[in-house]
Amino acid sequence: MDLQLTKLSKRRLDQALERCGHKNTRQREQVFSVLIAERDHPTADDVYRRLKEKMPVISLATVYNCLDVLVACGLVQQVNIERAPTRYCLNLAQHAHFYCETSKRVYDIELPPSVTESLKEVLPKHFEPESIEILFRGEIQTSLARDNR
Amino acid sequence: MDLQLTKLSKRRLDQALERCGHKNTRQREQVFSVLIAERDHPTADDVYRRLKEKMPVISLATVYNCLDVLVACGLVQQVNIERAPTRYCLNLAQHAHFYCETSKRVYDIELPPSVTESLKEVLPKHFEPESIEILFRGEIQTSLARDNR
DNA sequence: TTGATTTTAAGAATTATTCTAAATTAGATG
DNA sequence: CATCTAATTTAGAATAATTCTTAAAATCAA
Repeated sequence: MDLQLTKLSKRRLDQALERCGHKNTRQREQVFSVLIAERDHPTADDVYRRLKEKMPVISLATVYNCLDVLVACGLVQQVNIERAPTRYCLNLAQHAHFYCETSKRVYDIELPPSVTESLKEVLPKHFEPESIEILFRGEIQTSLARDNR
Repeated sequence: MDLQLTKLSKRRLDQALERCGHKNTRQREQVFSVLIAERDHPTADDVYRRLKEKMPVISLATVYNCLDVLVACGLVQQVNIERAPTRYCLNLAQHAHFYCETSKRVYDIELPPSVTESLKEVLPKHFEPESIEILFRGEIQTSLARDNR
């Protein structure tokens, strides 16, 4: 059985798709649902495998497709870790990522606007950033790190 | 004819390799030379093609190999742009990158230590970063951007 | 010089992602 | 409702980046 979006999520999806001239489809809704269900920065392939269970007839290309559309509509962010498959993140607030080399997990790190601002001020004139990606890479000390993947 | 490293660069290379338990070789020296000769954030394949001219018998795998060793020794940094081949950068000072969506070029952006510091302060306890990658993505307004790729 | 170890070359293999072509679906229009 | 058009999906082929494998070559130490 398909995953169900809340009314609110569904409206957000519909509106965002509409705004970018895309239609809503069962596949897009399901991909979005998977991202909402578990916010652990899954790869396209993770999403595909999770979906397969609910929706045996879906192709990996469609998952890539849907993810690209969701990204284009500003509903989802891509996180790219060096030489590793791209991961997808629902958190659209300005934030950084922390990649734990040990657990291979990605954590969201909140970023105060003041920090983002001071970063932008570092750019020379004429450089007009549309986005900033910040990736910390390292380890988490205790075994009891907050599970805010 | 092989590219020539300055005495200084050669010593830096030898020492760094030594420190990590690697030997110096003609191939490693040549890969390093290519990075020094043109600091434009080349991809592994760029390096390979540039080298081929000087050194017809070298394989792409070796270039990857050498680059990985140089990265491991801390002589070179990797820059990864979403869904694009990894680029290599000689600038080891703490700095950010600006990727121009139009020209597809990567520019180094100096980062005052104060900015880096305030970034690190944003991490929860127990998160121990070993490195920070900052990538701006956007456009450069005038056609006369400083050529500091 | 010999032996052990590291490195390289070449091509095969793998992995992530995109492309292609045909089939399906959704919406709009008569 | 039937039909047309455009968008989307599927499945598998294709591509591109990177890694692996194996044998040969180079290096170093004894």
